[in-house]
Amino acid sequence: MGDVGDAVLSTVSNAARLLKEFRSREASIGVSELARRLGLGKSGVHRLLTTLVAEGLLERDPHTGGYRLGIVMFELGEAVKVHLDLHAAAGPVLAHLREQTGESSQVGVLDGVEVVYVDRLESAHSLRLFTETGRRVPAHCTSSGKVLLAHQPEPEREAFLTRPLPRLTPHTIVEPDALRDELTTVRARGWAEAVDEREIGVASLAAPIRDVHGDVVAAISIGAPVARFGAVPRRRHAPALVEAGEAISRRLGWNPESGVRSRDA
Amino acid sequence: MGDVGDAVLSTVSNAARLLKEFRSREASIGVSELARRLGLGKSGVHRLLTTLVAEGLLERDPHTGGYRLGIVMFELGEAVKVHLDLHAAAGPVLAHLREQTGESSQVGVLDGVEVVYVDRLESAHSLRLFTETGRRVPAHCTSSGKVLLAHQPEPEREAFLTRPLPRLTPHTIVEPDALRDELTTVRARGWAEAVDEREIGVASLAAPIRDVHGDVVAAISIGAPVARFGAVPRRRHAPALVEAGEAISRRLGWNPESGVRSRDA
DNA sequence: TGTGGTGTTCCGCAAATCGGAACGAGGTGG
DNA sequence: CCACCTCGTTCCGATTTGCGGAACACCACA
Repeated sequence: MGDVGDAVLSTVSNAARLLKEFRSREASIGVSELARRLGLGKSGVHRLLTTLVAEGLLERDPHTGGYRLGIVMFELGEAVKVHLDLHAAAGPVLAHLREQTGESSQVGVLDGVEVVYVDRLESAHSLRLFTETGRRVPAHCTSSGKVLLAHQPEPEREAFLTRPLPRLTPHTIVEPDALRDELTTVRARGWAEAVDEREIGVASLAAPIRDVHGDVVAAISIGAPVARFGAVPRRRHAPALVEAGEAISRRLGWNPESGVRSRDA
Repeated sequence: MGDVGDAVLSTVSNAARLLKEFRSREASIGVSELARRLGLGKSGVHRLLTTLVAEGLLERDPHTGGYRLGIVMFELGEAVKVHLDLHAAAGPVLAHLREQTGESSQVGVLDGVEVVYVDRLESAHSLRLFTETGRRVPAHCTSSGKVLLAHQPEPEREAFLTRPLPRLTPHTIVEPDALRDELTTVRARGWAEAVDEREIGVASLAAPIRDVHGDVVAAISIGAPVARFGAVPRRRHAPALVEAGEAISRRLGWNPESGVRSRDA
């Protein structure tokens, strides 16, 4: 069928796409609905579903008759957590940072062109700013995203810059050259900020987290409404944030002295 | 190959089995190792892996070259959480219960013959008793498991009793008849206990959690070393535990009055 | 340099999957 | 009360798809 490089199992690929439909967090989804969304035949989708149910990745909602994610899926999600080590390493530091700054803090990693928040601590102020853990946001308009992009290997970073950068607010950086400069600044300065770029009224600050090899694998960030987070009070938090990032990095086994930052530009 | 009822996609089934290997929480696994564990050819496993990586369910460890779970997996795990609603409903109640009893408390659901803990709050006493969330234990020798089994539909419960019940300690109940009696008691009394049955020196108490339909979908339990959790002080906690279970049930939309417990024996 | 371990690629045969169509069951509205 | 629509499920034959063995390149260790 394909011209070149079909080293991919189409059935498995379909199964994966099907699973990913459940990120929508709907209570349950039916056969026909899934077939429509995936562009596949009902019979094939039905076969996929029965196999995935048999394996425990999906289960049936006994009352609606629809399908939803199974418990095995939850287990696997938990396994990802510990494999990242981030949770163990970040927890206490997040708590300390919130205490210091009084604002919500979270840890995010890069997946493609988006940031996924894998850990989070709410602010004492109850104003909810971001989504829960597990949700994703575009990388180019968040402080975490800028940190992660800034420390990616050069080829990936340039590849990212060739893609269109969606404009979410009037302040979103959409020019590749402008973003490239911004990332250079971030790299030199050691932290990033984003104000009104993803959503009007929201400001955030982020710093890198390195693994044992010195690679930047995550970012720690704090966010707050611009109302109580103007330029001056915001930047006053930068040193604490950088220190928090380094604290987590040390817990991940990074040694600032011996650590040759293997992939930084 | 099979005699009857192969309504299952073998490739997808293999992919699922492969994914489940990663519950072992190893940092990363290689192609040959996976092929060995699954009893499949290296080439096939390699194809599976590249497909799953392409879909984001797996990713490569850039330093070992091995494979590990990807971020999409984490997202899906998070989606399971909210879909169960349990987390939102159980959180505050767990905290209250720990405050009341001073012991670790957790929420578990049934999957096959095992209990999976989906939420957990550590005791103030730092003695770690159970595994983290996401881990599974046999159902027949834990208080949570007994509660969940006791309220299962009769056919499933009987099917469970026909299977061999592994003996984990000298106190594990392995006789089907004895366990059946125990489950009847649990159902009548409204709570379950397990002492030295899964592991010597560990005692626990559990009560049911019902969803909006009145079905028992989870159990809440507390556990402690038998040293500070003898029969008398332990049972004194039973009413608080049952109350906690009902509190969560109400938060899930269960109404004790109108609630016809649809599937209870 | 040889040996045993990786991960990856190639290829042909045969088994496995696809997709359309048909069926039974529910539910809604005329 | 029947006609209609949508749902989930099953069946079937054609052919696409994946399987398995073997060969390859690479690395580490001896």
